[in-house]
Amino acid sequence: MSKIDQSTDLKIKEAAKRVFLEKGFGGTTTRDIAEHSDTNIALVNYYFRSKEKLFQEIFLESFAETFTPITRILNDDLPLEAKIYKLVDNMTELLKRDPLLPMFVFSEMRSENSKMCDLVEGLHKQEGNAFITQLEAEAAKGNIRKIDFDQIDISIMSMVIFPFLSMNVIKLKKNLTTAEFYKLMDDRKKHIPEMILTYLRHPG
Amino acid sequence: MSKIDQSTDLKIKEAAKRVFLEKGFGGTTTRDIAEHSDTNIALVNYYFRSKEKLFQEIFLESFAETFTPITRILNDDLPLEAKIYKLVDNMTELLKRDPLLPMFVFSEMRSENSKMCDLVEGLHKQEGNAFITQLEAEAAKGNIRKIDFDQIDISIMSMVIFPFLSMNVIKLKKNLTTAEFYKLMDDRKKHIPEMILTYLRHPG
DNA sequence: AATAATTTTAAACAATCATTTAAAATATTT
DNA sequence: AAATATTTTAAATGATTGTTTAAAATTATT
Repeated sequence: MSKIDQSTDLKIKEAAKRVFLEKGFGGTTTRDIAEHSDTNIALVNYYFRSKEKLFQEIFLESFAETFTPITRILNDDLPLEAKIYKLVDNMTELLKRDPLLPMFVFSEMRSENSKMCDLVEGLHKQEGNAFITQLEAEAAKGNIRKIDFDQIDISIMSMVIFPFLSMNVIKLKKNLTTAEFYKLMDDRKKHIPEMILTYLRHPG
Repeated sequence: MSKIDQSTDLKIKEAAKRVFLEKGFGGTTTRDIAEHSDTNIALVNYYFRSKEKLFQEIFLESFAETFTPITRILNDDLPLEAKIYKLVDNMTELLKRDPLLPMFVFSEMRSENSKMCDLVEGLHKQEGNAFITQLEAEAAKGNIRKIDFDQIDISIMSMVIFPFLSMNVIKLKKNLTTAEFYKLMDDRKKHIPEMILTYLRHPG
C-alpha cells in the first residue's frame, strides 16, 4: 500500500475522480474505477450505491473546487490591481495541479438538458459579484474606463482557463512539451493582468 | 421527408454529428444515431463500417470546420486591426451557428493518450503562422509593443472560444437566456479587438 | 468466547452495447 | 424481362454494461 491504510471508500473516490476527469462519465466504466482503486465492482456500489451517485458527488466537488477559489478571491478586500494578479496567479497554480479539472466540469455541462446543469442550478444562487461592484466603483472614480464589466469578468476567466481546456491542441499547434506549455502558462500570470489593466486604464 | 430524398449515408452522418456534438463519443450509442437519422443500426454499420469510423470522420471534419476559418483569416492579407476584427467577427458567427462545436473537438482531445490527438497530429504540420509574423513586423516598425506573440494568439482564441465552452455556466452565473447570451457574444465582437489593440498599442 | 454488524468477495443478473448475419426489397445492368 | 448488384430489414451474436445476490471474511459488540 502506498498511503497507509487509506479507507476503502476514499480509495474508490480518488480513483473514480482520476478516471472520470480523464474520460468523463460516458467513457468510464464501474470496472475502470474498481481496477484503478484496487477494489472490485461490488465495493463501488456498496459504498456509493451507483456509478451515477458517485459521479454526482465528484462532479459537485469538482465544480466547487473550480469556482470557490475564484469567488473567494473576487470577494477579497484587495485593490483592483492586486486582486487581478492574485486571481490569475492562484487559478493558474490550481489548474497546473489539476489541468483536467475544467474540461471535466464544462464538458459535463455541455448540453442544455444535461443533468449536471440542473444539479448546479440549485446551489449557485447569485452571490452578488463583489468584483463587478468594485470595477463600477473604480469607474465612478474615473480610474478605469466605463464598460460592461461582465465582459471583463468573462475575458479574465477565458484567458486563464481556456488554455487548459485546449492544452493538447496548443501543444500540437505550437509544438510544445508539457514543461514548455506550463512555462507558457506561468508567463500568462504577468501577461493577462497587464492586458486587462492596460485596457481598463486607457479610455476608449 | 423534410429535405427532398436526402441520401441515406448523409442522413446518418448529419444525425450522427448532431448526437456526437451533444453527447460525445462515449455518451452516444449506435441506436441513438439510427433513431435520429430515421434508419436502423445495421445501416449505420453498412455505410460507415463502425461507430468509431463514423466518429473519426465527423471529428476530423469538425476539427477542420473549427480551425480552417481561423487559419484562413490569420493568413489573409489585411492590416492588423482589420484582421483582428474580422477574425473575432467570423469566429463568433461560426460559433453562434454551431455552439457545441468547440466543446466537441476539445473534449475528445482532453487526455494526452486520446486517439484523436494522434489523429490530428498527422495533418496539422505547422503551416507557419502568418499572424505572428505580422505582429513581429509591426513590432519592428514600433507600431505595437514587443512581447511573446504566442500569448496574444492564445488570448484572442481564449476570449472568442471559451464563452461557448462554458456557455451553460455563464448563463447560470449571469442568469441569461440564450438570446441574452448571444447578445453578449455579439458585444464581444467589439470588446475583444479593442482590448487586444489597446494593449498592443500602449507600451509596457 | 459468542454473537452481531460490517466489509469484502466471487458469481450471476438482466439490460444494453457494437456488430454481423442472412433474407428481403429495391435498383441497376444486361 | 432476366440476371445482377445494391440497399434495407429484422433478428441474432457475443461482449460489455451497471447492478445485485448471497456467501465468506473481517471487525465490533456483548
